Amino acid sequence: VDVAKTPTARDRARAELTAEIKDESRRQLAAGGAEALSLRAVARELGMASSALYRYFPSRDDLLTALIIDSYDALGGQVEQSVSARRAADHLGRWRAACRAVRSWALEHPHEYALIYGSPIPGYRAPRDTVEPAARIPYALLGVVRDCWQAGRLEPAGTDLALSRTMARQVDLVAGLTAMESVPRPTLAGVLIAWTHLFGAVSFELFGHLEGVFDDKGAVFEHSINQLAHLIGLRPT
Amino acid sequence: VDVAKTPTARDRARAELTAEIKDESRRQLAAGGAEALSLRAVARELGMASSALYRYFPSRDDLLTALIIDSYDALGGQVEQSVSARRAADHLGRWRAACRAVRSWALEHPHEYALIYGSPIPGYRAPRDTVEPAARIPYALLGVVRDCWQAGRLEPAGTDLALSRTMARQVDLVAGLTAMESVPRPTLAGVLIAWTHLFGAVSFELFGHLEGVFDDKGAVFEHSINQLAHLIGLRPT
DNA sequence: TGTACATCAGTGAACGCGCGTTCACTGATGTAC
DNA sequence: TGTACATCAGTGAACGCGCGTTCACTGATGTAC
Repeated sequence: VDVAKTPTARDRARAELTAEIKDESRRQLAAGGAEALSLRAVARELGMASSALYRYFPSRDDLLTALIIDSYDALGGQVEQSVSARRAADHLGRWRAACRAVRSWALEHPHEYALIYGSPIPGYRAPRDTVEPAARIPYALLGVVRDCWQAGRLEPAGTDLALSRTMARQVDLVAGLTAMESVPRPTLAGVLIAWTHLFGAVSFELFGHLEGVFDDKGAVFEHSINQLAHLIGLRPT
Repeated sequence: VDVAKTPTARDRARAELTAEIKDESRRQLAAGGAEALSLRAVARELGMASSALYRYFPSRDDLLTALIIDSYDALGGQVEQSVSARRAADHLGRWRAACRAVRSWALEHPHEYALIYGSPIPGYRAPRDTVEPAARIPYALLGVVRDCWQAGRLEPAGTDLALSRTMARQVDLVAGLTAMESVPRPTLAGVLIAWTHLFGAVSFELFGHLEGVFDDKGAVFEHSINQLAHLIGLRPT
């Protein structure tokens, strides 16, 4: 039985130090990636014994999990905020804002991005708790498109291809999982493609695969998200 | 002055051991990822002193570079072979084959895939030599589309959106770099999107972002590549 | 309000481990005359 | 074809380093009476 009480001084100190540990960890992440994150180094930087960290995180993996969840939440929050900063009727604007939020957050936090969308960390198994925060991003994209559909302003351009039976089943699955049953299936399939593409584009840019190919990566990104918005059926107002 | 001669016994032994070192390294890569690759462990497995490896690779980074180049070449080769295994006139078939080759190679060699398309290894700087083998994959995709265009059978569906001025400049750049000047710019832009999407889709699947969302990931993949082929203008024969 | 006890935070030493790289060396293979 | 010398492959010890985690402990904070 857990009754919420006024937090004691100890509680506050604990929350503060937990935050400081994560902050310092993020700093190390930014410096050398996930593999370079070391409990001993974090403790050193914070001026405490390395064994003290075990009062806050039972193991290095648990610290990583906390950072992963924080990253998903930070990105998800940024996306949601960018969306709602635009008028609800400007569906294309909201779409673009969501996509741009992903890219700019990634460029600002490359190692946190790599932590969640890069290669899985060997030996690390993501626990269930990461699923929900991770879902915020695709859910935000889906929301924009659903709103547009419900407003009767969706004019799909790329839905002339019928979904195969197997694909239709997969889309039905997602529709159920995300409570998007009202949206036409080919549109959902289009959002799926756009979602995949969005992270493909950001990863390519961030991981250096566009280096020496394009000099204006922003322009390429803009083109992609517009093209995919068009395919799905989002039109300028 | 380097004159090609009959390889001596020493030369052959050297080539063989170099290959064995890389093979064992790949095995370790498959077991624990790039960070787990250790010169000492490789030497141990090969029954030799760890210092002996320095006769073959001047440092761990150089070994990694060799593995990266090998991986690009293996994937590139697989893609090229899959393409040319189909009749030249079956452009859509060739396109699909290329995309499927990427996915199946990735599923068979997940850690090698992560090595080249996952998060960059912290502290490792890819040398110029990796650029050319890396280019084989996009080049193969471009080749299929160029052939289709030159055969007069390209029927683009997604080129009703004009390219922005900045985007047009980026595409011109690529056209020059890849000797694809003959192909219409919007088509090139479409291939770029498809290329980005292809690796986005494979990475999502491989890195676990579709887990719990789809159960038939093959079906989703098939849908994506068909949809993008359609957008570009590849039609069934 | 004051005291006794339980809980928690943080310490410092230790365990056991593996790593990349260097260096002086031995012995085998290749080359030039 | 045979010998002298140079080149190269591989050894084993050593350097210097950092890591995650455990454990018995001290001292401060919180709680129940």
